[in-house]
Amino acid sequence: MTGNSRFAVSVHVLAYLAYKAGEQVTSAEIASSVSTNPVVIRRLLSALVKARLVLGHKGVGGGFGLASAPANITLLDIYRAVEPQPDHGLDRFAPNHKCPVGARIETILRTAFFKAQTSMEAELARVSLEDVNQQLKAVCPGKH
Amino acid sequence: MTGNSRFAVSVHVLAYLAYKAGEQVTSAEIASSVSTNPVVIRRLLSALVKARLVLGHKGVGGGFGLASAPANITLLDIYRAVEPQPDHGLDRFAPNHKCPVGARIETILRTAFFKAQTSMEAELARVSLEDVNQQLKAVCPGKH
DNA sequence: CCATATCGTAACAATAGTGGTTACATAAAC
DNA sequence: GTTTATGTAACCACTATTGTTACGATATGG
Repeated sequence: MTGNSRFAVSVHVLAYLAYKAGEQVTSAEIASSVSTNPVVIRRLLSALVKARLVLGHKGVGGGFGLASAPANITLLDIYRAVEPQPDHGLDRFAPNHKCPVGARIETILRTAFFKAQTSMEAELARVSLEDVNQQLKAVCPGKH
Repeated sequence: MTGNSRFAVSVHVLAYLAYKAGEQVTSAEIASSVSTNPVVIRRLLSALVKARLVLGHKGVGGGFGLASAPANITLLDIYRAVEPQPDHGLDRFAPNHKCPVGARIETILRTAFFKAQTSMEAELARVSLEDVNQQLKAVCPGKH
C-alpha cells in the first residue's frame, strides 16, 4: 500500500456525477458504483462541497450534483480539494544545522520538490471532467 | 504528516557523500548530519547500494561512497531506488464493474496518473547530485 | 589469531493515517 | 410528522513509518 485512495475515489465520484448530470445522486448510489460504504463517499463529498465542486441537498429526493459544467472542473481541482498539501516528508526532516550539508539541504530539497509537484499538477490540470466523461462514453475502438 | 521521508533523507545522504567525495563515510557520521539513528541510514543505504548508486565497505576504516560521479546520479535515480512504484491508491480501488462508470474509470485513472507521474519524474531527472553539490557550496548571494 | 570497527538485518514498540462501520443529529420533502 | 437523506463523530482493524536494541558477519590491523 502506498498512500491513500481519496483522489482516485473522488475522480470516480465526480465522473459519476458528470455521467448522471442533471440528476440528484445519493451517496448510497455512488457507493454502489465505487464498492464502498456511503459514509466514505459522504466524507469525500464533504470536502468536494467545501471546494465548491459539488452541491449537496438533504432530505427526500436529495443527493449531490456538480456545481459547474464538467468542462470547468479539472483533475487538479479535485486533487487540491481532497489531498492535503504534500510535503514530501519535509515535516519529519530536521537535519543537523551545525553540519554544512544539513544546514543547506532543506532549501535545495524544497525547490526541487516544488518544481516536481508543479509539473505534476500542470499535467492534472490538462484533464477536465468533460474529457473523462467523453472517454467513459466512447465506443470501443473496432466495434460495429 | 503526508507520506514518508525516505526520499528527502536519501537525497541528503547522497548529497553528503558527494560533499565528502573520495572519503569513506560511516553511517554514524551521516546519521549525525541527518539527526537520526545510524540504522535508519543503513536501511536506506541498503537500497541505494542495491540500486548501484553507492558502494559500501565493512570493517575498520569502512563506510560508504558514491558509486558514480555526482553528475551521473539524478534525483530520479534516488527516487526510484528508495520509493516503491506509486499506485495512487489504485490497489485499494475495486469499483463495481456492473456500473458503466465503475467498469471504465480505472483505465482512465491509470492513464492520467501515469502522465502526471511521468511529468514529475522528468523534473526530478533534470537535477543531478552535481547540481545539488554546487548549490551546497555556493556562496550566499550578496556576500563579499 | 584476535580485538575492533563497521555493516546488514531482524525484531519490537510507538505513532499515525486510512477505510469501514455504527450511530445519531439535522434538515428537507411530501 | 413520517420519511429520506446528508453531516459528522466515534471506534476498530489494518498498515506504514520511524526509532531503537540486539546481534551476526565481515574486514582491518596489529
